[in-house]
Amino acid sequence: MADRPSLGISKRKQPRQARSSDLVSAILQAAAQVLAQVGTRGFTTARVAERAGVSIGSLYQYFPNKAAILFQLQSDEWRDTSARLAAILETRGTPPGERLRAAVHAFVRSECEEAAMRRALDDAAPDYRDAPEAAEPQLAGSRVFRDFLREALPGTAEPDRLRAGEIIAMTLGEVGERISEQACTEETLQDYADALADMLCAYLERLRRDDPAAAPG
Amino acid sequence: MADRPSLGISKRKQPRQARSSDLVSAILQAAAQVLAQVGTRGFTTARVAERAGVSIGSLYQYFPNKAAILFQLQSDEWRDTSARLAAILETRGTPPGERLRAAVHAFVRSECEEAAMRRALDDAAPDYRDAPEAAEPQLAGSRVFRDFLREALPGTAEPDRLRAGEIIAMTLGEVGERISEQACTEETLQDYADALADMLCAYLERLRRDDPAAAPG
Amino acid sequence: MADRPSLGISKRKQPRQARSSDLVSAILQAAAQVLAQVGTRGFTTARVAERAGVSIGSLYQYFPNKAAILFQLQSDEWRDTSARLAAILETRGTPPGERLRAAVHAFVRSECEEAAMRRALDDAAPDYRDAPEAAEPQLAGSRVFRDFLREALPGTAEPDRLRAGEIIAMTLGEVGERISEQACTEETLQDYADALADMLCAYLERLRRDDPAAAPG
Amino acid sequence: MADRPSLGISKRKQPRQARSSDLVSAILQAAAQVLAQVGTRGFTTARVAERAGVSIGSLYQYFPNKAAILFQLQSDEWRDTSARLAAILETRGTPPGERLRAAVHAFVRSECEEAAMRRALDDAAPDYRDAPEAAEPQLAGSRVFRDFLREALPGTAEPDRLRAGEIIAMTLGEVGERISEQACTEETLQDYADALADMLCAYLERLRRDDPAAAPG
DNA sequence: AATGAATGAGACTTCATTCAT
DNA sequence: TATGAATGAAGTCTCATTCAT
Repeated sequence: MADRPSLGISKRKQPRQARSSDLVSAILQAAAQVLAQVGTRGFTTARVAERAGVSIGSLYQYFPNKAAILFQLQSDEWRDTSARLAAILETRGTPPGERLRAAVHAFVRSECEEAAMRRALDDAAPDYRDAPEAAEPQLAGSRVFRDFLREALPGTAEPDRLRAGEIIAMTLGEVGERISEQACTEETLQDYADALADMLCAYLERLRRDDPAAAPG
Repeated sequence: MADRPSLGISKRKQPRQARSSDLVSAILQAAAQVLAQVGTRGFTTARVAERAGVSIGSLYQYFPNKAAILFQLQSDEWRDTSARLAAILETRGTPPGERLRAAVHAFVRSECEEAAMRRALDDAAPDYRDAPEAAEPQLAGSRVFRDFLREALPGTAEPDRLRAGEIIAMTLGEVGERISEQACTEETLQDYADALADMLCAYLERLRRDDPAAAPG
Repeated sequence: MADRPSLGISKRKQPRQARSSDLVSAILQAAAQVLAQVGTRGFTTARVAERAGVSIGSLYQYFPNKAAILFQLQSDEWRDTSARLAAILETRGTPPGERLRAAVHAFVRSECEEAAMRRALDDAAPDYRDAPEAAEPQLAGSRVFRDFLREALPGTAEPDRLRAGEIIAMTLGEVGERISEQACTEETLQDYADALADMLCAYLERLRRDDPAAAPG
Repeated sequence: MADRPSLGISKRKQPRQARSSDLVSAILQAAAQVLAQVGTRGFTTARVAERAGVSIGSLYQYFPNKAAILFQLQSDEWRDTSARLAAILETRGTPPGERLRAAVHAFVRSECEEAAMRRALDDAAPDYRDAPEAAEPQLAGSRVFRDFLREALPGTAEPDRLRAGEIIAMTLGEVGERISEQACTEETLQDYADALADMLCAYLERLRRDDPAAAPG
């Protein structure tokens, strides 16, 4: 990656056949392992290929450059996380505050899985961040909160609601990540997650208090 | 990510504490400029030395390696930020919520200065993060909030108060930084900073409501 | 540089001698296009195969290696050029000098067609030059001038005549090519071609003056 | 040289000190040897550095890329050749035709020295040709002939004279090179050089015959 | 103390060719 | 016969750090 990944991050070949699809996932799995074990600095295409049991040439047949692998990894994380959060936040019937708290716990917990890999992936952000495709999945994450707030704050002006959604999303993402990196024991993790949830819920409640149409609760 | 750069108000250019020599500060200033102009990727010791008008050999006489330069830069940021926030948060006579809001605005605004350098420094975190000295300055950052909350929440149990302080510090640091990177216009910046302050204040209020000894308001 | 591309008039597109299969000519046409568009550096077997709408495997069924494709391309050029020049130089009834001038113009003009491809082919010479078959077509080119001079200089000793023929062939080939690469406007091209013809004709005249059997004119 | 040398061919560091100047010439000598022995295809920066007894890093301290080495080599050749030809062609007192003949012989002879290297250098032209600096030395070559013709053809119109000079320069360069590559024996070389000189002289004579101000002879 | 030339491991990527299907 | 996935040697270039002067 002598130069910045200009815009060549999109996949080189569509893994249509089962065989090559296996190859792609083998590479991605290997990449996650390498990332977790040696960190961003030691994340080299050669290492990934070797770990995947694949030739370096094959790796480049499916990914145009190193950044593309990192981006794909991150992209998959985003997709998974968004889906999980969406499932929780959409649970009608439960009060919004409870859903938000559940989301915080789910997020923090899921971040703990493969923590090393996630941290390394985060460190590698400069490598894939500037790709134009990087914007999309992140937006998807925002959408989850946007929809959640639309339900929880029906009477709030659109711009305010959008902004609040972004603040919540950012806070959950950034602070949740730091918490799960930091926490050593299961108990600590729970306590911090609860504190974070307290903060987000306090914010939500204040917003609902100011919302003329918000259902009580 | 115990050692992630969390707070970052500074005022470069003004004479940092008198250093062992002008050479050191020349190198640090040059480093800040290089970081701002070419980013983490282009941050090379050769470039810094050249910019500082110093030989590469001399650079290595004052800093054991590249990471040390980055760390020093970050360290200074932390120190400055802590000082500014402390000044604001210690202002007795003003209600805690107001002080917190003022701190958010001050932080976000100061992050906007030299945004490019700060972002690059952040990207370089993996390079200096693991230094043993890295823990200390960050703790200093926490201390500011710890002291603030000790005053605002006198009746809250110590562990809970500490945790709340960390959550607030992390949130201000991480989210504040993202906001100042993202915001394009002055107006947007203000709006987002206010939203962030709303969240932190709502949290503080809830904590105070639960605190038997907290003064009303 | 016995085997440098010396002469190169051609008329691609028109059906070259019926080939073993359409595949071969599809590949050659694709190769010419690739060469013209991306140059020697970008001339890869994969690119050629893709352009030809043929699998890389099939390409290797008809050509043993990349050099063979280039060589075939060049070979065809040589063949075509020789044929054109022969047609002009054999025109009995016209004075030799006029024929020579006509040959120069024809050559230069034809080099201008597909100039990009020709130049790239020339750059690729090191890749195919050493093929053993490369000697033959070039000799064919020489033969044209040998025959021409045999008629124009009937009284000159064979070794001298052969040498003169080679000099003329080389000059026409090399200088003619440079001229057609260089010239920007149609007018410039004409002027340079005429200057080249002047030189060749002056040489021919001198040879004829020294030839006891040469017909006057 | 994955990409074309865009324009970064100029030297990286001026070899001011004797020591580094030695290094530069060691690299250039090694480069010439490598070129002669393994040809353009085997000409790699690693090979050159090894041959020069220098680390690859040092090589890149003085040459920004592979093309720059090739270009420097070619540039030096051009300079030497131009100087030699100029010395011969400027010899007032000798008839122009004789000078031209002497120049041809000198050129052909000098091309024979290090013939393998020159050929390889020629093959590598696509690698350095497009550098903007490449134009200058070539023009210098033209200048020699321009000045020569200005003396030999004082009454000829400037544009015609310039064109004639270019034709002669090109012919000498291209055909002279091919001759020296081709010729096996010393005798053959002489004969071909004489034939080439005959052609150039015949051209010159014709031009002088058409020149109203040319001195007879 | 200062200099800056020298080092060399190691990063990313390309592409001609093969061969199992 | 056709395909195209797989291979992996080899190439260019960077940059943190050292050490002789």
